[in-house]
Formats: sequence, structure tokens, C-alpha cells
Amino acid sequence: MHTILVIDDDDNLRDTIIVLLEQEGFRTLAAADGNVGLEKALTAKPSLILVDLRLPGKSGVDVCKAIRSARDSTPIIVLSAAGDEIDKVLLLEMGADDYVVKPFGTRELLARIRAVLRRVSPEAHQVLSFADTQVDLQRRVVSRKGSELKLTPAEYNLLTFFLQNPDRPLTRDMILNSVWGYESFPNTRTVDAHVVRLRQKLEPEPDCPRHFLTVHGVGYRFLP
Amino acid sequence: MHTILVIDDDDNLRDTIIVLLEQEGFRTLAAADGNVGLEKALTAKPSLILVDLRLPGKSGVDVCKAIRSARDSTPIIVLSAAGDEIDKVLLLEMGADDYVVKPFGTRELLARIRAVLRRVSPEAHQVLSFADTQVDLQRRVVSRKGSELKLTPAEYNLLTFFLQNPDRPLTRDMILNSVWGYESFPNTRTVDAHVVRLRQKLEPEPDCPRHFLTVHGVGYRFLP
DNA sequence: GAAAAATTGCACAATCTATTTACAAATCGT
DNA sequence: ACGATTTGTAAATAGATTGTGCAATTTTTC
Repeated sequence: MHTILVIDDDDNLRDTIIVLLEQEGFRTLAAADGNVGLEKALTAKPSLILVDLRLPGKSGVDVCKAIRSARDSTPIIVLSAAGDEIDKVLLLEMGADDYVVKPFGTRELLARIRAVLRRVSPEAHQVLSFADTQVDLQRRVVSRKGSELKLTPAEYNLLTFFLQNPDRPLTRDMILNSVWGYESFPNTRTVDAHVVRLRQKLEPEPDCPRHFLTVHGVGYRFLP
Repeated sequence: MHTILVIDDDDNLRDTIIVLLEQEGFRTLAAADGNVGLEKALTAKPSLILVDLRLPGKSGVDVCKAIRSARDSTPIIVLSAAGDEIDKVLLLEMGADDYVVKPFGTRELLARIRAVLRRVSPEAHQVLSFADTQVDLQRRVVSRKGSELKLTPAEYNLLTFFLQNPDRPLTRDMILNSVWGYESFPNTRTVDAHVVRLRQKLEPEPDCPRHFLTVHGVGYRFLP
């Protein structure tokens, strides 16, 4: 069952879309401005987000960027008014998956939504797992034995990096560059601190790690 | 490191993709039409090709077919415009490995590229071995009979130096210079000590070495 | 076979490296 | 603006590695 978040300040249109989606069997969430929308996007983990380009609070562009910079890959469809100059390249840079020009037919909107969901869904339930722990990359959720584990953003980012580079020694510099990015320059001890935190939350025996191994003199290695 | 060839006549989009790929650490090649693209594909041996379906010169379909009929199995991802009828079967028959519908999110594109690269080259580990021992240079792991051996950094470095210079007498000075570098100046006893440690961990009978041989008055010799 | 030379095995302190803990700055949500 | 959470860093602790000296052993040489 998919949940779709609709972010649009036009009450009429928003309600119309909500009703349409619910008729079609989707669960829905709504927000009238960018800030509320962004918050719901990040906390409620919808399957897809419809966001108006022009919004009070944060614009659609801002919402997109914020979501992507939170390393959240929930698919996004942008709704743009007829007059707006649509810049494909801009949309790409924003990280949007598709766009629909208002006024649009309900049929077209549904088709786009289904197309995007279909396109994403082969990966949608791409759940990486190790030991008894599952990590849903799309929903950004980590769970063990059915119950959800709370990870902080930094912890989650580090975890997914380990998951994507299993069984391979990773130096602290590699980790810093990939997880923290080229922009920020925390020192390498920071990596250690976060590895410790990951171990405390994810290792059965945190003081005798079986998955997040240290490679003395090199860095760390993740073993699924 | 992977090189990716981008064949698209839309200058804006092509540049956007190129910049994106280079940010992600790929090397890139670009072509604006099918003929140039095909030529670069065949001569420059990229790791992966992104090709637009609609192209001046040769179409994306033609490029695919030409590459495959040249018995070139470089992975290909097809970019198709939103309106195009996408026929998965046709694409498969053409020899494409995946397709992405424009407009696409950068994240999606990168995910597809990585997925295809991973699928095509399942990380060929370079594994050196001698007797019943394997040394995986990528993973930095030494194993015997399936179980992992723990080596310290100095031991591991020394081991790989021996592996790379098999069957050849190596003086202590050569070893010091190559393994410890010009910066540090431990005395030559140090080499002996580490050879001893290597023998203890790796030789079936440490007191009757069969692989790490001493060359009296000279140094050591490694025999696979 | 004995003396000389070279190598080995071992112990241990010095040096590095990693982990833990604690804490203050930054960020976030209300 | 306030309290809670997260995050980066520093200092203290624990742990592992490494270089070295020396006595025992082996090899070479005569």
C-alpha cells in the first residue's frame, strides 16, 4: 500500500487530488506549505511526493533539494503551473523524478504516479540486511525482529555506506569523503565515534563486534 | 576507475550528466550524435555507455546494435524521452542492459549505473596464493582453508612484498626500503623479527620454513 | 670438529592505534 | 527562546604493534 504526500497551497486542488488518490486506493498525506510538507516528507516516509513548484514557506525546489540532501530518495513529482518555464535540467538537479503541468487530467496524473512508482519499485523494497537487521533504503528505516531501530542521520548514512561497501577495508578518509562529503572537514576521530555508536545500537555484543570490524592501522570493514 | 560515455544531442542535458558523473568520481566521454558516439564507444573502450534513444546520425537503437554486432559487450543504458513508447523486449533484443525514462532524477541515474556496473563486473578480486594460503589484495585479507588469518600491518606489507617478488633473493636493505620506506630507519634486525612472525603465522612448520627461506649472508627469498 | 659469523626466538618497553567517556557546540522541534 | 537531540572533538584509557637487545641455535668456514 502506497502513501502519497501532496504538498500544494491551493486548497481546492489539493483536496481534489487527495480524493482522487484515495478513490484509487492510495493512502494520502497533505500539506499546504513547503515547511510542513518537508517535515511530513521526512517523518512520515511516504512512497511518493507530489509537490507544487510555487509554494509559500519553502518552494518546491527547496523542498526537493532538502529531501535529497537528507539522502532521502523518495520519488518526487513536481506540479508546475501552466505559465512556468519548465527547465528540465533544473528539475534533474533538484532530484525530481517527473513533472506534470497544470492543469492536468486526473488520468495523466495517475499514470505518472504509477509510472514513477513502478520505475522505482524494483528498488523500492530493496532491503539490505545483515544478521537479523533490515535496512530499507527507500524508507530510511532500520528494523530488527520487526521493531524499528532509531538511528540518527549520521548513523544511518554511515550504516548505508558500510552496507554498500561490504567486506572491504574502508579508510577513515574514504568514509569521511563518502559519508560527510567534500565540503565538511571533521577529523578522523569522528568516524571512530560514530562507529562506536553504530556498534552500540546494532551489534549483539558491542564490545566484541562481529559486523563492524576494525582493520588495525587502516580503518574499518563491514561484514554482513 | 570507470569511464562512462554519454551520447546525447541535448547539450544541456549532456553537460549536466557529465558534471554529475565527474562529481561522483567517474571519468567521462561525450558525443552529440550516433556516429561519433559509436566510434568513441568502439575505440575508447568505456566501462559503460549512456545513449539517448533519439539521436541525429545513428539512433540509439542503431548504436546498440552496432556495438553488439561488433561483439562488444560494454554495458549500455538507454535514455528515452517521456513520450516514447518503451518496449522492454525490444530494448533487450537490442542488447541494452537497462533504460531510464527522461526526465530522471540524478539519484536514479546513478543507482542504475552502479547497479549495471556491479552486475557486469562482480568485483574481480585479485587473489595471490601460495601453497594453501590466499591473499586478497582488495580485501586485504589472508586466509587459509577458508578461515581468515590475522596479520598486523607490517606483516601484511611484508607478505605482499614477498608475493610480488617471488623466487628472488631480497636483501634486508631492499626489504626495508620497499616495505618501510625511505622515511623510517629501523635496523635490519627488524626485518628478521617480522620474517619470524610471518613464518609462525604462515608456515605449516615454522621451524622448517618452506616458503620464507633465508639466504645466508644475503637476506630472504620467497618461494610460492 | 671447532671457531666465527649469521640467524632465530623471545621478552619487553616504547610507540602507535583504537575505544571509551565526557562535554560543548550546533541543530532541531516546539 | 527553550529544552532535547545530535554531533564533533578532546582527553583518558585500553589495546595492539613494533623495534630492539640478547641468548640460543644454526650455518659457514677453515
